Amino acid sequence: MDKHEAVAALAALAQDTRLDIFRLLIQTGPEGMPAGQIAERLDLPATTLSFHLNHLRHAGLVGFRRESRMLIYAAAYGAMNELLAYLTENCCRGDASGCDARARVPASSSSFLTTSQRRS
Amino acid sequence: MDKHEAVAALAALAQDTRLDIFRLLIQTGPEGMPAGQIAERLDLPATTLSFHLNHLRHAGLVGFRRESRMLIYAAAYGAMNELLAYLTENCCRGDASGCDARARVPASSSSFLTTSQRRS
DNA sequence: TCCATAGTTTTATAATTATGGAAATATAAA
DNA sequence: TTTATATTTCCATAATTATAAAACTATGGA
Repeated sequence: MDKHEAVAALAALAQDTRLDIFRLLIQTGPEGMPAGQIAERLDLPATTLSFHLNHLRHAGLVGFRRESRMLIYAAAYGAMNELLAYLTENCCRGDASGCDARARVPASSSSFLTTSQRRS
Repeated sequence: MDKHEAVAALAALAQDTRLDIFRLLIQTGPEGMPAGQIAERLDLPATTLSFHLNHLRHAGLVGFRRESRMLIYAAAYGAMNELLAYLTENCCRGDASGCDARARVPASSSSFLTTSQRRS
C-alpha cells in the first residue's frame, strides 16, 4: 500500500456515515449485505448511501456483487489489513521491545471479491 | 473509543502531510522529535507544520513535552491501538475462523505522555 | 410489453478544511 | 535587557466534501 492509497482509505473512513457503513460490513462478514438492507439498518436515504458506498468502493475498502436485483456489498478485509500495516510500518525503528507492532484482521478467506471487484 | 473519537483520529490521518508526520513519529518511537526537526525532515513551513501537529494533537494521536526551547512531539501509541481495535471490533460476528481480528501496536511503554498531554 | 423494485448518477447548495504569510509568544543566551 | 531561536496564532484565499432531491438505469415478474 502506498501513501496515496492509505490517505484515500483513511479519508473514506473519516466520516460518520461511512464509518458506520464500514463497521457494519466488517461485522457482517465476507458474505456481505445488500445496499437496501444497509440503508434500512442505518436509516439512510438511498442516494446518500450510494454516495458513501461509492466513496468506500473507490478507496478499495468495500466491494460488491450483483445477485438478482440486489447489489451486495462486503468489506474488503485485505485492504483493511494493508492499511493497518501501513500505519504501523517500521514502528519504533524496529525496536520491538518498546513497540511490538502488529495489525491484522481477517484472513485470506477475506471474501469472494476479486481485485477488480474491489477496486472498480 | 467512541465513534466521534474514531472519526477525529481517522480524519487527522487522512491527509498527506499529517500522515507523513504521524508515520515519522511512529517510526521515531516514544522519545519523540522536536517540531523543528520534523519540519526539516519533511520540508514543511513552520506554520503549516504547526497547523497539522495541532490537528493530530486534538485527535489524540500525538502529544508533546517542552524541553528548553523545543517542543518535542511523540506518537500516542495507545490511542492508535484503540483506533485499530475500534475498526475491527466484532469482526465477522465473532466467527474467528473467517476473521481472527487483531490489532495492536506499541506497548504500555507507549510513552512519557500523560493523558492530559495527549489530549490538551 | 408494462410495471415495480433496487440502486445509481446528476446537480445545486451548504459546510468544512488546507495553505502560507505576517504578527505574536515563550525561552534562553549574550 | 537586548537579541536570537523555536514555535504558535491569526487571517484570507483556495479547494474539497456532504447532503438530498430529481431524474435515470438495470433487473425480474405479470
